[in-house]
Amino acid sequence: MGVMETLTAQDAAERLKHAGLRSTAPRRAVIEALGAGGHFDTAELFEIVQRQLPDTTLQTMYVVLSALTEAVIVRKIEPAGAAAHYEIRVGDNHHHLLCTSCGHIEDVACAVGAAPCLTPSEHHDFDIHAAEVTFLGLCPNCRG
Amino acid sequence: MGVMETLTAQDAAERLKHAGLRSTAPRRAVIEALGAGGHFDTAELFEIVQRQLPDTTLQTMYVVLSALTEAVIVRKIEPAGAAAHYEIRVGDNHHHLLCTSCGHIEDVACAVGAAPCLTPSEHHDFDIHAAEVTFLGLCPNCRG
DNA sequence: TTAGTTGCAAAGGCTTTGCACGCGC
DNA sequence: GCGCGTGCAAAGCCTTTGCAACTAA
Repeated sequence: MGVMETLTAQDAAERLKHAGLRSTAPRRAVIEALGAGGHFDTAELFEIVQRQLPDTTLQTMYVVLSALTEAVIVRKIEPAGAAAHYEIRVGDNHHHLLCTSCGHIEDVACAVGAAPCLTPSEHHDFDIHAAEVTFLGLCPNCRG
Repeated sequence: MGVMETLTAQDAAERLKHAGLRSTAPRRAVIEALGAGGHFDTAELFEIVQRQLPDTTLQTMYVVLSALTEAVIVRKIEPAGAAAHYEIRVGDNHHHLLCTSCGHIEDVACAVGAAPCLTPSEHHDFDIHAAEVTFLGLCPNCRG
């Protein structure tokens, strides 16, 4: 997954500027929160951001995350039957391990090299943009 | 995907009996509807079933589909950001092509043979049960 | 200044749950 | 007859949308 480094508020501001988005406190706070690594859902990010910005609302989190996803600053993960999670966008195409018991998410490198994951054997005339691969199982904590 | 054959009400009753479930009209109707092939969401199945059983309710569809999924008679597909879809359970591990515009779903065989799809390069101590692979793109109708 | 964002409120879509009646076994 | 399943109603969770006040550029 490469080097995991923390993002400062200034780093966040730069990413926003680079994407042509205004640098606002809620946006910077979300990017900082995700910059430490990990996967969080909207409610979790709301809780984290609220610690610095008590006036922020959950709806703003939705709007912010939508904008950051569209700007390709964060990546939205939509686990089956659970709330959407977000992670800082990194260049590689990695996949996810989802704990079907507690909802915990971890990254995994693509099993079969780089490209094959994105190329189905038949395309049925579809114009394919991306592939989502999720491994379902139990995490160490829930396995007991 | 193998031979696609229509299921009669009697076939449906047998599958239910085999799974230890009671053979009821809504359950048989759902199995028959899915038995023709294709992928339908709960509302679509409700509409189909309602033609034979006008008193059926949408909530019953949810309960029925939940039971059939648990009994491994049908397979639940949960496309990111859309309503759950269902298909008749077949033995092979195939994946799906999802049109991000209209939500249409098609089957595709696994790109890299049988097993590899289920085996990530790292498992992070997870006990892995299954893998979900979805290719996102535009179907022929939406490509224009 | 002024267009993009936030905060607030309300609504919307999909799904689950509680309960009494009815039906499969 | 017993107990599961259905029909009906209500609630729940996640998310989106409308609008006025605000603020980044």
